[in-house]
Amino acid sequence: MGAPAAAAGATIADRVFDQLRRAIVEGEIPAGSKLSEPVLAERFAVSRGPLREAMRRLESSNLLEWRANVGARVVTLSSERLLELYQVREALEGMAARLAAERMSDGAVEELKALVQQHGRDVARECWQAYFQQEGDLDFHYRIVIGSGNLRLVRILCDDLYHLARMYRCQFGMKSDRARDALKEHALIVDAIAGRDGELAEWLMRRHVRASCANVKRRLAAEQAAAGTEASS
Amino acid sequence: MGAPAAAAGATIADRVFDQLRRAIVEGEIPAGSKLSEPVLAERFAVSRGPLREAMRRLESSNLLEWRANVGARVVTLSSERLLELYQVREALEGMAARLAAERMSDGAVEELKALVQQHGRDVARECWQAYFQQEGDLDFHYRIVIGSGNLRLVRILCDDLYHLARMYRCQFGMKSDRARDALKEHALIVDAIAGRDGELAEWLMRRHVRASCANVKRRLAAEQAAAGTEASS
DNA sequence: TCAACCAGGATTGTCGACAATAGATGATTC
DNA sequence: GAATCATCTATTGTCGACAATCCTGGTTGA
Repeated sequence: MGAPAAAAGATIADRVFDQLRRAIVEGEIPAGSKLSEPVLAERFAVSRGPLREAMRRLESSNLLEWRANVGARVVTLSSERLLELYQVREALEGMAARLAAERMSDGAVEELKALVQQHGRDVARECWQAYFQQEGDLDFHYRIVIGSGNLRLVRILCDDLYHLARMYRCQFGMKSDRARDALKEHALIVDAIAGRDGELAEWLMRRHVRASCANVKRRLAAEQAAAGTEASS
Repeated sequence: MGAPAAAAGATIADRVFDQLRRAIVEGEIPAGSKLSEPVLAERFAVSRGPLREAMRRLESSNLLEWRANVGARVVTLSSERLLELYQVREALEGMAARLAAERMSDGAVEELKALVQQHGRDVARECWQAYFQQEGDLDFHYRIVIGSGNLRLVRILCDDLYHLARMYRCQFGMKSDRARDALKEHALIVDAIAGRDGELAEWLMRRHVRASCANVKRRLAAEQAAAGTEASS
C-alpha cells in the first residue's frame, strides 16, 4: 500500500534510497537541511558509493537539490511550490480519470466503488479520521491513475509527485477537515468512470483537485494571518 | 537552444550524462540495446563511478531501464508508449498554455508572436523545412511551458519528456508534413495567450497535441500496412 | 534425447583511498 | 577597524580493486 519496500533482490543503494526517502518525506531529516555524505554513510552503515546513487535518484525525484562540489540539500517546501504541484496534479489526474473511464476493467471499477463505500462508512463512524483517511484518499487516487493504463502517467504521479505530496502533508501538518466533501466528490468521479463518461470524469477530477488546492490555500492564508497578528502583538 | 551543454563548473558525470543522452536520443546507441559499463567507461574515457551516476540519471529520465545485477538497457520504443507520451503532453501542455495565458509577461508574448511569424515565413519559403521546422516547433512549445511559470511543469516537460519526444522523432524518422497545419494552430494558440484567455489557450493546445498524435497514428498505421503487404508479397 | 546441474567467465555492486574543489580561518594591509 | 588575501581544512568528485551475482556452455544423469 504505502509502497515502502525495496524489492526482494534489492541492492544496498535501493535500500538506502527507500530509507532516505522515508526520512525526508516524514521530516525526520528537515526540509532545507544539508546532507553530508560522510555522516549519512555512517548512519546507514554503507560506503559513499551506494549512498551517492541513492541520493542521485532522490534528486531526480525532486526531493534533493544538488550543487556540484558543494553538496545536496533537502528541497525547501514553499507554498508556491505546493500550488505548482496541485496544478500539475490537476492536469495529470484529470487525464488519468478520463482514460480510466475509457479503459478501466469492470472488475477494477467495482473495486473502486467498494473502496469509496468503505471510506464512506469510515467517515460516518468518524473514528480513524485524519491520517487514516488521508491514506485512503491516496489509495483512491492511486487506483485511478493505475486504471488509466498509461505507464508514463503512473510513473510521474506515483513514483515522484505523490511522495512530494506526502512530504507536504507530513510537514505542513495537514489534517483532513475536508473528508466529507472529498468523499462526495470521489463518489461522483466513480460514477462517471462507471458510466464510461471520460469527459465528465476528467472535469470532476480536475474540480476535485482544485477544491483540495483551494482548501490548502485557505489554510495557508489563515496561518499567515495568525502568524501576522502574533508577530504584531 | 537545443540545450546540450553541461553547465560551466560541470563535473565529469554531467558531461557523460549529456553525451550519453545525446547518443541515445539520436539513435547512435540503438534503442533496446544493452549498455556495458566497462565498454562505455572506455568510450568516454572515465571510470565507472561517474558513468554509473550518469546512467542512473538517464534511468530517472526514462531513457534507460535498469535491472539489478544485470545491467541497463536503452528503453525500447513502441507505438503504445508514444501514444502514452502524447496523452501526458496533452494534459501538461494544455495546463501550461492556460497558465501562460494568465501569467506570461507582455514582452514574452510579443516574442512568441514574432517567433510564430518567423516560422510562417520559413514555411512559406519552404526551404529549411523538416528538421529545422521541427526544432522551431519544439522552441514554440518550450517557450509556452516556461511562460507558464510553473517550475515543476518545466522540469517534467523540458528535462524529461521532450528528450523522449525527440528520441521518437529521430528514430521513427518523422519528418513534418504537417508544418502548415501546425503553424496555423500555433498562431491560434498565441492569439489566445495574447488575449489572456486561459481556457481557450488550453483547449487549443490540447487539440493541437491531439492533432499531432493523430497524425503520428495515421503514419504508424500506414507503415504497418506497408510492412504487411511487403511481408505477404 | 532431453532435462537438470555445475563450473567458468564476465559483468555488476561495493568499498576504501586519492585528487580537486569550496568554504572557513586567520593574517596582513590600507 | 574593515577589507582583502593566503592558507588550511573538510567535503565532494574520481578512481582502481575486490566481492557478489548472473549468464553461458558443457557435462552428466535419467
